[in-house]
Amino acid sequence: MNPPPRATLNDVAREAGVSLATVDRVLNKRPGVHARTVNRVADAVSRLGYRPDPSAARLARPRPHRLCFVLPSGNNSFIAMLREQIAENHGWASDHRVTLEIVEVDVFEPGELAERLLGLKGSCDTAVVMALDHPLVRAAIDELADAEIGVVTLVSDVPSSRRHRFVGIDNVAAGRTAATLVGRFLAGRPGQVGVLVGSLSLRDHAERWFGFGQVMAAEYPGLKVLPPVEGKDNSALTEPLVAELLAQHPQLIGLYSIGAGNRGIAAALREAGRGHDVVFVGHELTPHARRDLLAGTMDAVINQDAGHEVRSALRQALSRLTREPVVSDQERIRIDIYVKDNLP
Amino acid sequence: MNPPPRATLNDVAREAGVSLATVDRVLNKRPGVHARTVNRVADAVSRLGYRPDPSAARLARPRPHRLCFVLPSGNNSFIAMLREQIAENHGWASDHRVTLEIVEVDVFEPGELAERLLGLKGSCDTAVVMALDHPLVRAAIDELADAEIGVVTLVSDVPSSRRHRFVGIDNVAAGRTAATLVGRFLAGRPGQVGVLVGSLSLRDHAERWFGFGQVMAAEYPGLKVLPPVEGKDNSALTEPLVAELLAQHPQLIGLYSIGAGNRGIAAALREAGRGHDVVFVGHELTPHARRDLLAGTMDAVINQDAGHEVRSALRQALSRLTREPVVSDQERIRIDIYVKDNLP
DNA sequence: CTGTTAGCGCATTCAT
DNA sequence: ATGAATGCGCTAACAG
Repeated sequence: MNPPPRATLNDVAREAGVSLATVDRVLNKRPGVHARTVNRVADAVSRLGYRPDPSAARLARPRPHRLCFVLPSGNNSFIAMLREQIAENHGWASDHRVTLEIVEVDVFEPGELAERLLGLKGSCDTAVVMALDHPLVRAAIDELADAEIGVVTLVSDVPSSRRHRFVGIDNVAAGRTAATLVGRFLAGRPGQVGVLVGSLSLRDHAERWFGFGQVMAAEYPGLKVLPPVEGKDNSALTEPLVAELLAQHPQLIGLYSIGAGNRGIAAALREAGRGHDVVFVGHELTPHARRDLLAGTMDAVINQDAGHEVRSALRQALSRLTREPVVSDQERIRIDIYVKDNLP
Repeated sequence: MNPPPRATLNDVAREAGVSLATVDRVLNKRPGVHARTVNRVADAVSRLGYRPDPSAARLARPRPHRLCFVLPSGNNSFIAMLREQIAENHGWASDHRVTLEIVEVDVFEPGELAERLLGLKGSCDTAVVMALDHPLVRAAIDELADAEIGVVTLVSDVPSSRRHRFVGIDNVAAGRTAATLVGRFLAGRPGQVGVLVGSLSLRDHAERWFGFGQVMAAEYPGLKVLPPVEGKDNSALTEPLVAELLAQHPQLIGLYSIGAGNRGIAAALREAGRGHDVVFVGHELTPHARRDLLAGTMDAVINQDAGHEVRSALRQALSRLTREPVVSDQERIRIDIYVKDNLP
């Protein structure tokens, strides 16, 4: 049932007929070992099924691994949740001989983001970046990769880059999920559905929109999706936009909010006296979204768990540095659906 | 940003003016230390903000911690998933100086379960039990607690017992969630809703039924909930029961399956040609449930993540043994909602 | 009651 | 190109 008593580096050394230091050189792919010796050691490793003991490795490591989070500046609720989650993990980091740094940068400035990324070069081992998919940013990520600095993209991916890993959800699927919820909750009532988006130049927003449109077109022909309205992820800007939308489209019976600013949407709906009859689905379970779900103004919230994302980014960033395996199952970020009854 | 360089046991010993061993005695609450000394050490610990280094502690520990899972025998899909997840964690366990054992027992025999639990006494440090809420079982758990053996209940709780922790979902909330999904998907269509249950003497089933009834009664007066039908969590038994239900209640437009056996339900629905018009919500994302969701026979699945539950049980069982803190946020098992679009 | 000591398995000098 | 030796922070056995 339980695996055999674990082999140690010493066992490998003995089995291979070499010293501890040589085994270490081979395992950490350091130069200056004869090819013949490398093979000897590799054989011994596989024969004994050797796996380094992570506790011992951490204990012996003299220098901590340096991780750096690069996040958008600004006071968006979701970003605040991410920041909070990072703060909660300083203890974990310390236990794993890891230091955490956070740098803030204006997301909507690809040039500045790229600059800051490159500035990380001497000072960190891995960067965790909530990025913007832009050629300058892609280039910066690739340059970091060249410098052996790992990059983990968080929430928003840069798929064509050489980032080590992406931690976040499949946004096309998230959009499809939103469509299914809106469509099923409307259950055959014909009418119009409004879409609010932060900016269609944000990759994740564009993907959600795409997924939403796919399912609406294919499965809910009775519902007409209106052209997306851009609200810059800002409640103050969004509120009047929604008010106008409601005024101009009396047939509007559904609303999908792709980005942030849900507080403004809820306010506009209530103001128009339509808080309970328009089906309203949005993203991210912020404290406001929670309240609006309970109040019945929002009907469902699609969420990505910020805590899970931060922990996963940490584990995956570290695993690249230590070669410890990750449980891929544990790293999959779910597309959470919340209604008023399953709130955490 | 990062905490100050970490204090070590030696730092504490120096600060308190005692030896390493004495500090260890105090920290591990071992007897034979003068009260005055205990205070000295406690002061030093809090002054320095000392926290033991878990890696070092693991490395030094000569004897592994022994964890034992007690699971129902039988070939239920969900149990199989749990078993698989346990198997996937042998590596983790080994890295943490933990051994894993699994014992199987007939769940529906409280006496036997209690017996087996008591039999664990000499041979394990913590038991993780998928239990049955019965006086004999409760007594056995308390007896283990007396013997300093921690008990973590998994999936199904024994709330009145002295178990260390429960890992699972709030089943009343899960039932409410199911009701909201059925109710919203039916969106005002009047009719009858059938309920299938494994056995109402299972605590989790009873709780789900209760939560479901609450919301249906309060929020969907147009839907009449039929008395629950017991299917013993068995597809073969369930299928004819559903066929009969459909035959006897032509007004039936919704179905909530509280326990296992969903495969039989789906088969009966399809057989009756009603796979797509009856709204069918059930629990646990098994391979079959996945297929039925995609086929449109099931409309939503409420899930508890077996992998998450197993890992959480491991972490919480271990944390009791090592006094390492847990991130409570990470240990909350979500009530997952899956529709065809957000499948993992 | 309290202190001393020998490892745990590995990373990293410093020798050879 | 390879080996020996040291220490990371802690536990536990052993001495006083």
